[in-house]
Parts: sequence; structure tokens; C-alpha cells
Amino acid sequence: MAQGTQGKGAATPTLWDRTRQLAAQEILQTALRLFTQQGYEETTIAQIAREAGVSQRTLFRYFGTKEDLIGGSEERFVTLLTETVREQPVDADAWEALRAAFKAALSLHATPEEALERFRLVHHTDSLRAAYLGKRVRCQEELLPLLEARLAASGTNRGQARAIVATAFACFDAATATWLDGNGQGDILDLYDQGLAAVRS
Amino acid sequence: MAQGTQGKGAATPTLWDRTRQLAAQEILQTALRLFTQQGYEETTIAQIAREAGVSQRTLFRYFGTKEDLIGGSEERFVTLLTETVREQPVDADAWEALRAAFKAALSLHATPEEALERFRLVHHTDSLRAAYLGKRVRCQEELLPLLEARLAASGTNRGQARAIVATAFACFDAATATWLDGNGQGDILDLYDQGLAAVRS
DNA sequence: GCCCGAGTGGCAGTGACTGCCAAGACTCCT
DNA sequence: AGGAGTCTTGGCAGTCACTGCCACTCGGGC
Repeated sequence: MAQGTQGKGAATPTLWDRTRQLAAQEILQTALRLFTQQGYEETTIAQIAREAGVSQRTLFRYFGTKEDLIGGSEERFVTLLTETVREQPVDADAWEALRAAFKAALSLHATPEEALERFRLVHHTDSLRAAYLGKRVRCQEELLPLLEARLAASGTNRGQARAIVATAFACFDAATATWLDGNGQGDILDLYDQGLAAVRS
Repeated sequence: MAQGTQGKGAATPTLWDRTRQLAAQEILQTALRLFTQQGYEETTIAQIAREAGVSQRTLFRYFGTKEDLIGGSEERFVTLLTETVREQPVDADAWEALRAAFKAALSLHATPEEALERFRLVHHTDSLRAAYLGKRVRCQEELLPLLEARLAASGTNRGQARAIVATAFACFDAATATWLDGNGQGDILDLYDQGLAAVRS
């Protein structure tokens, strides 16, 4: 499905898929525009489809749910985090690895302004926030086995590893919330460090 | 709406409201039974209403959403947590206050078996888990101002307070997940303590 | 020219949820 | 007791996200 016809490799962007890419882009932009203009709940799939020039049916083939129109497919997010963690040097502990992963995740956003707008939208829409949190815990579960390896040495058990991962994500969310409170002032990663410092006495 | 006609006080359970109570109870039990029997997604509102002997419309008047049929209204939960935090002695720090609140929350479940079943259901159903997480962050936001008072003394700023609250809840969730992994072995609060200990070095 | 496979659109259907209106149940007042 | 006013309930129709099905179209290989 994600692959081209033969999946020959990297050498076949197929000229077909390029059109698909473009259509997806168009839908995404239209959706984001309408969401920020009139709010998430107030925007219907029908409207997005109409303004993007595709049928509802096609829109749902590109993006499985309305929530997927914000923040993109979670796959990309998850793989970025797991890859980053995997790439960390072996002598880096779990906390450092997680921090690096968050840093990488933040770099996904084109500009701070765009990130601010998107975060605000997610944060202020109950259903979107719930969906985001769901993705987040799925992320945590993916990351857990990777980090357990780094923690096993120091006699940390599975439950404790889970608590550590959960805490890192919680502090990241807290940092994001605080950053939103201040209308994008300062650096999220700094806020994360401050929060974690307070937690760890 | 929640109050009787005149709201005369505690002496008027109105005999009317008692019927309401009973109906709500009936619906709740029916829903929980069907959910555990055939799964959450596979159970329709129509079926619950039919088997509970009320109309769909009435069911939605008692419980605003399908998710509310599990874990009850978040109000009760939130007030229990906030009340407990407020009741903590002034010399208790934020961590102790939060721990006490979690302990109180756990005591809401009739039996560990019932809690296990319910947790499993929520944990294994994406939409339910998302809804739970949404309620959870709303809880955190309610608790934040209460705990800020206890933290202000030690030079903790707002962002850090948020991180601390978020961490406590994250560790509580992690403890619950671990408890579920072990099919209800051990005590959730113990697991919470262990997780938090690992986090705080 | 013909077929083939993939992408698309339309249509009907499901399920959660809401607004509206009429009928019944209970309370209060006279 | 009788009637007015209020609260609760049920049914109905409608909205919206989402899915399955089928027919159409488009580009490429024979």
C-alpha cells in the first residue's frame, strides 16, 4: 500500500506516487487552514474534501481518521523516536537517550510559530488531545524495551523502567504546556530540563 | 438538575431521585456486563439501552457519552482527588499529598478483582484509554493550583510544579500498567513507590 | 485496440450523539 | 379532588465520522 507497484527500491518515485504525495499535501494544508480558521469541531470532513477537491471517500483512504489530519501519521513520529534512541551511544543512560529523542521530535516542526499554532490546536481540543495522548502512550510502549536494556545494568526492573519512560514523557508534556502558557517564549527543551530537575530533587 | 425540586437539604433524597439512582445503577451494570462479555467496540448503545430497559435518549441523558459508562463521571473522581489533597496536613509536601490522593482514588473500587477487570478493559480499548487520559490531564490541571501552594516555599516555579504533578500521575499509570501485566499481583501503591524511587534516583 | 491493476467517486449503511416535540409522572396550590 | 406547572421520558429525524461495495477511469504492457 505504501510501496509503489513493484517496490523496486528507492529509484522508483513512480511519478504516480508523486501525484499522490501532492494530493495528500493539499488535503493536509486545507485541513490545517480550516481547523485554525474555524476550529476543529466546527470543520467537517465534507468541507475539507470539498475545498481540497477530492471526495470524502478518497480523503479517508489517505487519512484513516479526522485526527490524523493533525500531527500526521504516528508512524513517522514513532520511528523517529525509536531510531534516535537506538542511535544513542551505549554509554548514554536512559534519561539522555530520551532527551535526545525529544530533541529530534521537536525538530520535525518547520518553525516555532507553526509548532505553537499546532500545539495550541491540539491542546485546546478535547478529542485531539485525547488522540494525541493515546499515540503518546503507544510511543512509550514501543520505547520501553529499547530503554530497558540501558537500565538493566543498574538493577532497574520492568515496572521502574516504565515509570522512567512515563515520567520523561510527562515532563515533556508539562514543558509543552508551560511553553504554550507563555505563548512560545523560551525553549521547550530548557523547560523540560527544569521540570525534570525539580522532579529529581 | 442534579438537585431535587427545592434542594431542601440532606433530608430529602426525594424518593424520586432514588429511582433515578437505581436506573443509573442498572444501566451501569448492564453496560459493564456487556462490555466485558463482548468487548467495548462490539457493544452498541442500542443494545445496552434495550437490555437495561430504557430508551437510547434517556441513556444519553444519564451518561453523556459511551465512555462515561466506564469509570463513571469524572466529577466524582476529580472532587475526591482535590478533597484529599486539600485535607493533607500543611507540612506534607506535594509528593505525599499526591500519594494520599492516589490511595484514596484506589479505594473507590469495591474489590481488586473488579478493579482489575475495569483497568484491563480501559487499557485494552484504544478509545477508552484515550478518554481516560483526557480525564487524567484535566485532573492534573485541577490539582496544579492546589499543589503550587505547597511547592512555592521551595522556590519551585509553575512549570516545575506542572512537571511534578504530571510525573506523579505518570508513575501512577505506569504502576497500574505493571500491575495489569502481573494480573493483579502485588499492590499498586507499592509499585508506584518503586517507580517513583527509580525516577528520583 | 485490449486488458490489467490501481485510484477514485458515489452511494448506502452503521453507530454515536443532539434537538425537538409530545406524552406521562410527580408536586404544589387552591 | 382538580388543575397548573414542572420534570422526566420516549420517539423521531437529523448530523457527522467512518466503512463496504461497486462501477468508472486512467496509465501502461501486450
